[in-house]
Amino acid sequence: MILRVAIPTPLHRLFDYRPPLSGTLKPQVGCRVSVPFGQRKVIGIITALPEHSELPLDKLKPAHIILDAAPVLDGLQFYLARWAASYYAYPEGDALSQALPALLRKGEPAEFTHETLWRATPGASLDALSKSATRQRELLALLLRNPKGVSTDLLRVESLPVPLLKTLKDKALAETFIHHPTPLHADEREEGEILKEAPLTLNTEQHQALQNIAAGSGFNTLLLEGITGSGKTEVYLQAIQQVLKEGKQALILVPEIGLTPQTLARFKARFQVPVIALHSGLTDRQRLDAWLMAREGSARILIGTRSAIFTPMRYPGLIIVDEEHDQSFKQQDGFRYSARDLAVLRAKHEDIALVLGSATPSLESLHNALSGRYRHSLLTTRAGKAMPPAFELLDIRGETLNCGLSDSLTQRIETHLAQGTQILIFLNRRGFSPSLICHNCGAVNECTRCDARMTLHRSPPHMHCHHCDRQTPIPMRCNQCGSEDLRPSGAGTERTEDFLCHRFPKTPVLRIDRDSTARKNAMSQLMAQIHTGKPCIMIGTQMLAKGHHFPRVTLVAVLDADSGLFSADFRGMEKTAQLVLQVAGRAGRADHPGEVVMQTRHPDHPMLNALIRDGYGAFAASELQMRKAAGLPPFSFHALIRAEATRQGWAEGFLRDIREMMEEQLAAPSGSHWSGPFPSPMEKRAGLYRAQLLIQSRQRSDLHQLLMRILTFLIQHKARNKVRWSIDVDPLDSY
DNA sequence: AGCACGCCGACT
DNA sequence: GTCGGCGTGCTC
Repeated sequence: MILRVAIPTPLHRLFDYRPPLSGTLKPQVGCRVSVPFGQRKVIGIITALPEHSELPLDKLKPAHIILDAAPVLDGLQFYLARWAASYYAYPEGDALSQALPALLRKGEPAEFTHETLWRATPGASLDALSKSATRQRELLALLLRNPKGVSTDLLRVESLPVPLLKTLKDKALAETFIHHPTPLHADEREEGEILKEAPLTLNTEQHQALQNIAAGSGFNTLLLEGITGSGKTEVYLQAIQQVLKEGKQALILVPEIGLTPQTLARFKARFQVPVIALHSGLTDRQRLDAWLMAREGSARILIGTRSAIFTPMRYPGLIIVDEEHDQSFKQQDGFRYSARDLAVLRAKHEDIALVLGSATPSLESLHNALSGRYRHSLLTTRAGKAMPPAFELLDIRGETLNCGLSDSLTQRIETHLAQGTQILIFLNRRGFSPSLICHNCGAVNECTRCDARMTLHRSPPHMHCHHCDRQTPIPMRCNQCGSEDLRPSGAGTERTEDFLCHRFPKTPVLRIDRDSTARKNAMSQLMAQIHTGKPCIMIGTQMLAKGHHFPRVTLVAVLDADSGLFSADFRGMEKTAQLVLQVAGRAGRADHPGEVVMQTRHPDHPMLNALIRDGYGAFAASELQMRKAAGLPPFSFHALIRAEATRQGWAEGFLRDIREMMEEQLAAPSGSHWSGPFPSPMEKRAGLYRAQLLIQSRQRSDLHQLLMRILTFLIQHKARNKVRWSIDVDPLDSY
């Protein structure tokens, strides 16, 4: 028997080993195994147990030891991770290891936290010790005071010597026991009541949507398209309730910034079952415990970001992807998988229902819904008496902006403040000013490592490149001509904040961006201030656009609605539309009607007008038509070969070679073609010169076949040490 | 990616 | 005379 092992390495192949010479565990597919690899010892996953290897037996090393009695990756997990590795053309060993919690990667046993604690033996008493043994008496007293157990850490805190425990043990006064801090009872699922609070009454549309999810009757996908405030979450909750009733588990994927304490609180308030959040703040240990609870079935509701798609479930019942259009579901480096797309595959193979929810669905999902591949439910009415916000395009042609604001917008802010309400201003640009320009020679302060301007920041004062994180002091004179006349040009959130503070000195101005919320608790403090309901002006980046509800906001202003309209990215419009509606959705809940004002130099732009006049559905339909006419996704499939190198031209030359090899050796299937290589939109970034080659196919399978062939060229190419390359299947940006 | 092997510059 | 620079090549 041979062990075919996936090793965590960027190599696109598997490695064969002979079975271990010692150890009692039997090798099984999906188990971890420790193996010698070159000069090191690594942990791999057994992917197959073939009879024979392509290599002669004496070339194979024996494995060190099998680490698991049962597979750590069950059939479905294993299939999902391997499928993803193949689909995204990513090395299988790396992919499988990324599907595991970090501690399992490192070889820790797949077991719950346990720690060895000390306690006094039953019947132990201080009388058993002589009066003169003061330290021993102190220690025993400590043990007697803490019948639930004492850790050696506590001993150090109390400055008692740890070896003294052994002395007491020898006198049969102290003993050790294993403590499991995590509740781990699979039979908890037998408990009676699931609900903690009563569900809300659904309106007709919500009821229809719930019917469409049909949780419990096998695989189907529902695109739940519901405007902000239309009660998508209530539909989720009631669908979850159904699967819980059947004793099953629900997995909810949320965008990276969507996993707020409020979101979690909503699930915990409704259900009386163990709810587990898989967020970035967890320690490796907590993550493993959560993973184990999901696997054994005791965790009933799992809420997590992208990587949670790889969490095992013993009793799978339902998967929900909330804000399915959000880009954070696609990993942007390394293993570039889409958790949303993997969710479809997973639900299909687990034969369970999947819900993709969004107010502004991705055109991919919308296309699938419109073509009948997914079911489609619309929620068009806001709960309660809430009115939809009124949209307005504010023509700023010919106007001089004051730190990003036109005079008419400033007046509008004044009017709303007079009513004692709150105002939200959206500007997707942090810092004080996006460029520092020399008024003598016109030179702009640029990053030395990127083809980009340095952003001027005021608090604290420095220049900052948002692409490579390089930071420098603010220059006193122009590095081109030496002039001291350097002036900021354009406005970021800091500058607009400044202006608003001076213009409205009596109103608190709250800036909400990555810089102002970096400090721990800063975000929750800002949110607390906003939720007092007192008048204020919020100025923020897209951090403001997601997850938070501001019922007292009556005016939402988008300072720059134009930035996405003419970008090279064919998804620019889609992203702009989603962002605008996302921001607009923050306003006008409850009894306050909301107003959304967008500053634009293109008040007649058809897309903006379609969006505000007819809504997202109409916009999306016309955008889909354009994509169809142009043969762009979702009507074709893309893969991008990215390359980067330290010298200009190397990456592009490398890709040109690859393209030539392709043309010599493979005929593109009809309906497939390649374009490029071209320098990437920002050619130099973080000191590397980048280029890309686009491959496009009408059929997913053709694209995949082409990619597999190209992969062999990439691996064999001898410049591979000088040029770093990666493959991005279904890329979302940087065309 | 690691890690070793291998052949040329400034140091105890 | 050696420590160490990173180019090249391999990992069952």
